[in-house]
Formats: sequence, structure tokens, C-alpha cells
Amino acid sequence: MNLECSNGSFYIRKDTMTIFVQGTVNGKKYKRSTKKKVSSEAMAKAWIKKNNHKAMDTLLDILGIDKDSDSKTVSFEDFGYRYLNATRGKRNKHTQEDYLRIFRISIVPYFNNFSWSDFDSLTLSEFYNHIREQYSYDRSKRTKNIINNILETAYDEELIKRNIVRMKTIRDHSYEPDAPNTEAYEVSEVKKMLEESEGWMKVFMELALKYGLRVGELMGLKWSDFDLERGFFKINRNITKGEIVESVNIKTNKNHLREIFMFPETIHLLKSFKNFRMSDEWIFVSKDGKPFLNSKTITDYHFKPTLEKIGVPYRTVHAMRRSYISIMTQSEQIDKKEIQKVVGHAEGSRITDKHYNLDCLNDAQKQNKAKEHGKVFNALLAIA
DNA sequence: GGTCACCCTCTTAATTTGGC
DNA sequence: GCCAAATTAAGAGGGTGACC
Repeated sequence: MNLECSNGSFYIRKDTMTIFVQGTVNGKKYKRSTKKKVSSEAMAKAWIKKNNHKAMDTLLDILGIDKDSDSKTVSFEDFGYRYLNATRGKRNKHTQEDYLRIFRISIVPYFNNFSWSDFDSLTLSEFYNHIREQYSYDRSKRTKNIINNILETAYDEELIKRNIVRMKTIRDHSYEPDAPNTEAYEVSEVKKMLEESEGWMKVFMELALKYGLRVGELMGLKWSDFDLERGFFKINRNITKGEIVESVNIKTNKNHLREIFMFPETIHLLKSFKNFRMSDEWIFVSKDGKPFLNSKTITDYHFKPTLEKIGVPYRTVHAMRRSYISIMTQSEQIDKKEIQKVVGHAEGSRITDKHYNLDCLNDAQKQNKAKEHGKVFNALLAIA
């Protein structure tokens, strides 16, 4: 790690008749008092002429930077930002912003006065605990990953002598997960939503509930994605946080690009909706004829009011996707691979069970299911 | 109604770990 | 050495509040 210094020089401040030194260190300009008083300008000029070659050394002394020691040349804060910026290529814009925010808000203040030699495994462990007291499991883990990556890179760059992240205390550390907090709409609620909603909300709910689309996928639907004669549509893009991204350009762990065949009643609904369409291009548009850019708009001004009207408690828009998958996985007749194909999970993914096998049946439905199980069981007994 | 910024949480594929 | 579970790393959804 090189120390970059330039333009070191002395100058006099006439108001206090004190000699100051200025210069640039690692791209940052500094002006510091040498605390040397002079009685006249002429005297100051003579002193400066004699000592000017030492200006940068003087400045480094005042700043407390040892130019012979690599370890003090880059601060933890500067190095952290450099690391996050240098590795930004593998993240999307929003993730990168989030990482920078976590570093700025949670990590930098805690290690504010640290030099590299102050880091050890116990301090780091203590930091993990400190974070967990304020944040969820998820955010704590994210914060931990960020600081670990920075410290490991600092070790690779020989800024710190020991690889703290690989030490026992750190390797053994893990957070206790929060209880999952995910809900789905119950079958009776789903039925109500499909039957009692009106206008474009009916189409929105139909597509969300019967095909498990994500909010961003719904907002990005265009009429050209649908082939109503052949009965299918394609998910060609996603809209998140104000940005429209075509599926082919998405380098993501969410599989957007896929083709979905529709039930006959959905085709019928879409055909009649097309006659009253608000835009020739987009399926769902705000009042100015443009697609919704933020799911929050739909949630607050359209989705929540619709639910209130039909008497269904709000459980987020995404809960419609959960409901779809949960209902479908209740049926043994439907191959899980088929469900995964429709919702865009990877084939064989355990996610389908882990996050979506939620309890969405009422007692009568459960009793019915048990009855079906009983039939199969007894049929097998009869063969034996 | 609508966007946007900020912050936090949930979802998901890929990779690593560890138990047998 | 295999396979399932745990971890990692990232994308996306959601709540709040300011502003237009």
C-alpha cells in the first residue's frame, strides 16, 4: 500500500502570524498549523525558504501518519469503501447501495478510532453481538458478511498481520435466526379475492393468485407478452424500485424469464379486460397511462382498499404468491416440478417447501384431505 | 394519487460444511 | 464419498415519511 503525497508547502496566516503547512495525502487536501509564531512577514518568508523542503514531513507528523509504516497509511474507513466499490460489479445497484449504507451506518461508527492493529477476534465478536441487539437476524448476517470480507481483504493486502476472520471465536460464531414471519391468504380469502374484486384489480389478483407471479413481474406485463389464442404468456421483464429490466438482461438468483399456460377462465377474463384496456402497451397502468414503477403505489392505493372493501385482512401482495404455491403443494396430484416451472423456482429447489408450504386450508378442507388419504390407505390394504 | 429515498426484511440460488 | 443441512451472497418486497 503506497502513501501518496504531493504539493507540501508552508504559508503564513497573517491574522495570527502563524506558519501553516498544506499538502495532499492520498488524494485529500490538508491545512494544519505548525504552531510556529513569527514576528514579521519577512521573518516568515526567510523561515519558509529555509525549511520548505521539510513541508510534507511536517504535515505527516502533524497528521500522525508514519510514512515508513504501511499499516497506518490507509484508514479502515477508506479501505472499506474501496473494497465495496471495487467489488460492486457483482451486485446490482440497490444491493450496492444497501452495502454502502450498512458500512456507513453500522460499521464505520463502531470502529471509528481503530487502527489496523486494534482489530482482534474478541472485538469483532463483540461487534457481532452489538449489531444483533439492534437488528434482525438477516441484517445482522449481512453486516457480519460485509465486515468479514473487508477484514479478510485487508489481511490479503497485508494491512493486518493476522486473519481474524479465520480464528476460532469468529468461525464458531453464529446468530440465532428469528422465527419466520410469513403468512399466506387462506383458501376462503383467496376465493373471495378472485370472486369479489373488480376492474383491473380482478385481473391483477387472478394472475397473482393463480400463477404465483411476483409483484415486479406483474407490473412489468405487456399485452405483447400474451398469446390469448394459444393461451399462454411470457414473463419478459421485472419492475423494481423504479427500474424496468428485461428478463434477458437480469443476472439474478430470481428466475423471471418463463412461459406460463393459463386456465380457460383466465383467458376469458383477459379477453374481456382487453376491451376496456387503459393502455395498448402495458396491462396495468397508473392514471397517466404509464406502468407502475413502485409496488407500494399498487399496495397502498389499489390493493389494500380492494381488500378492505371485500373484507379480507391485508397480508402483503407477495402473500398471494405464497398462497398460490401453498395451495398447489397441498395437492398430491400436481408434480412439484410443474409448480416450480410456473413460479420460476429452480427445479428441485427446496425453497418451494421451505418458504411456501404454509397452512392455508380450513378444517373442512383438511378433513377432506384426510379422507382422501384414508381412501388410498385402505385401497392399499385391500390389495395386500 | 403518485414518486422517491432510506432502511429493514423476506426470498432464493449457489456454495460449503459436516454427519453418516 | 455422498447427501442433506447450513451458510453465503445477492435480488426483491415492504414500511415510513417527505415531497410534488
